[in-house]
Amino acid sequence: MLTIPFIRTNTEQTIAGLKKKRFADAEAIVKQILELDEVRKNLLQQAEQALEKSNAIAREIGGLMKSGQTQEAEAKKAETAELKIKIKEFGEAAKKAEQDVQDVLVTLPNLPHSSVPEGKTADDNEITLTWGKVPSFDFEPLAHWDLIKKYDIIDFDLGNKITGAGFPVYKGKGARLQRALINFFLDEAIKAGYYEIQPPILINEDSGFGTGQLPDKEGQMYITQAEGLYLIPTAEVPITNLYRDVILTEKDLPIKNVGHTPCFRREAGSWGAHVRGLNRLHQFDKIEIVQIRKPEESYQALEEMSTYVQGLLQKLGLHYRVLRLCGGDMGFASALTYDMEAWSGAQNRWLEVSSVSNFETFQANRLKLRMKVDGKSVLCHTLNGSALALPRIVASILENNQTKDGIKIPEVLVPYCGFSVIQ
RNA sequence: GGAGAGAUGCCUGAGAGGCCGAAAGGAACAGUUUGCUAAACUGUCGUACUGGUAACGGUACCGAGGGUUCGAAUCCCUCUCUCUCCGCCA
Repeated sequence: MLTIPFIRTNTEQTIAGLKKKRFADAEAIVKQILELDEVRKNLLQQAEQALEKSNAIAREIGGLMKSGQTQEAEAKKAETAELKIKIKEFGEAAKKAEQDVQDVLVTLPNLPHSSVPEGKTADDNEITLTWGKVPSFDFEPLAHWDLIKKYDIIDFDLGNKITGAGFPVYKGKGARLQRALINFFLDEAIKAGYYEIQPPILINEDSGFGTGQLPDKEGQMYITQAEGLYLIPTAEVPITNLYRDVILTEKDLPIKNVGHTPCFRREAGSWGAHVRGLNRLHQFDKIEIVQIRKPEESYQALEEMSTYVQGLLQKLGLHYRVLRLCGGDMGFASALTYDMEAWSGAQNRWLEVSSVSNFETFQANRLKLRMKVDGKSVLCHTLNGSALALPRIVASILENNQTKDGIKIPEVLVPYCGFSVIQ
């Protein structure tokens, strides 16, 4: 969430940033917020002035009572009647005004970093680098949805029976490959200095707000009926919310956490032919890295995270590319996002397998996550990225590494899998 | 699920209508002293909004939200959470 002081002192920059993010009516909304805030301040001031007077009288009465001047005290009481009405009226109006400001403020996305390219859709994203080669086959390669059937390792029909579409069942070597990837990714992260966290996978409303899923993406999350808890769409939510309402010291930073969780996404209305098989699921596993940084270090941290994620893809031997997302394709809370896409050898297309973002103070402001610098508290910067999301990695491995009679497991995974080929 | 107890600052813990943003101790930080370590002494030691160039003020916050009162950490109501005992249970 943007702060009012920032918007006030950087009004033009705010409007320009919102436009880059393709936010409609930027000028009007910004103007509206600033006006609402003036109203709020004015009402608050009036309420507080009345309160001040009332408190002073109350103190006087206290003094009179103590010295036994009961009659004088009684007389004073009458003076507060009018003030009480004022306090109530202005207080309520100020509260409402604050809510009005807040209601508009939460709808504003984060402003994009200056390096974010202009653009509207995924077509306008900037390809910053491509690694590896497109795999070639001397036979007609099968798409992963055919391979998983051929080798009986992932079963959509079974998942459909016990839950519904988009909830696959991993079986045998399919299940073991999943487990191998999870362990491999976690071990790599720990080697890189990340601290492992196993968070709850249901979260409350405050947590959803803290990282920016609520109220924006209400419809994307599953919610439990009895308790109103949300199933996490990503481990980013619980792991970042660990630091909600926290004031860190400089010594605590940087914080580098990693966690593996299942992720749940309703993906309402986004079903279609291009999302077959593992390309888009309602439940999937992901290893997420989360960092909390001093503001001046966050962009360096973002590059480190990007490099780290690329290292994983290189170790798995996957042909991939890195995109710098354009303003129109970026997420609500992000200031700069790199997407990593792995090549899918049979679908002949790129699959997004990681998204690494710097949120600057956007989440920290919602979370009230601050650090003490020279006695003053300043908002931290938060970052996160997938390292990595499993299903599309599995899809790429299956498709890219297929031979006529089996699938070769990347070497780094063999010790984790306990087998080197799926036949 | 049933019965009881409780929720105060970084921690422990006092406070039981006005003098309480809140005692005291500990931790932490800074300084003094000191062969080193330690100890001792002194000081600092919440957050947010708001007025002001600043100095310095104002307001709110003692789990959350309401209420009573001139005045609430303190009284009343609702909710949440924690602990103890019983029940159930991976």
